[in-house]
Amino acid sequence: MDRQGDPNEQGFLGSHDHTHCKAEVALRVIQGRWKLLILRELIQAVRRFSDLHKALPGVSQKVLTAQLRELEADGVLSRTIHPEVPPRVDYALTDLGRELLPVLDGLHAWGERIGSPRTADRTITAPVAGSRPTA
Amino acid sequence: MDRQGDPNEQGFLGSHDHTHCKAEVALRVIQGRWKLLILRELIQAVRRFSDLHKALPGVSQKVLTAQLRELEADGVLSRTIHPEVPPRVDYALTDLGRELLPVLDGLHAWGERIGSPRTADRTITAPVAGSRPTA
DNA sequence: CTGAATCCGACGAGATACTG
DNA sequence: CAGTATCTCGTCGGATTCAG
Repeated sequence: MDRQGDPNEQGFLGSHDHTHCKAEVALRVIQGRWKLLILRELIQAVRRFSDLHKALPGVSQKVLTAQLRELEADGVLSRTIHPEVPPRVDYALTDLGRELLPVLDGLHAWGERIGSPRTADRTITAPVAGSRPTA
Repeated sequence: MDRQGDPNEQGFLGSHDHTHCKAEVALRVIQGRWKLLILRELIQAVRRFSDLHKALPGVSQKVLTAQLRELEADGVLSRTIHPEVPPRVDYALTDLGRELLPVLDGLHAWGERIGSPRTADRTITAPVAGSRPTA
């Protein structure tokens, strides 16, 4: 019974390419100090630049702009410019961005299982080790 | 029927804390030039340091060691030292590390939907914009 | 209001040499 | 074999200033 399709081809596990896999691509997209926070804001509603700036204490305009542009370039969110005299720009999740949410949720769920990193047990599981090949 | 628990508490979407959420914690763990590749190698089998070094062309010992140590500190993998004369160290996924795999798979699946970033359409969806609040 | 431009410090990661 | 120790460089993010 030869299954020439894909026995255990589940994506990440099945990609035995020695180079970068698609998971890295996805990772790069959400990579950034404020990307996750931005996405989380846009889940709730369409936001203006000033809304995001206020909702994300500590971010500078430069970085916020940069990360928004990257997310836009990656198709995660859309940028709508209202050509009014006081400029107004709306940011909203795209369909692709919405498809990312379940993944982020999985990430969040796993993150909860961590709790406090670098404070775990440290069980070395040391074997008896009696072999000494080269004396 | 009042559910005082959590109406739409789904983790990432439900965490409206203005600070960092658990998804960022998870993200930091898998953050690193070779972390994903390392994990992918360890899915298949327990690996020795030299195995990983050979399987990951381009990585230096320093960085490989560093990222392995971080993953170990985060409880994703275990480090087993065989006190033999030619030193031998085995790296293996922990249960926590294995629980991460489905998440990485989701990440990979989403990454496939990207394809070629920065080459998408660029539809600005410009509104008619007739309002001029401050003339 | 939204954003660009510049300067800066911190960190990640590569190259190389050395060690138990 | 499996690291450690330095050095360097590129990138990321923060602060500030200027502009449409």
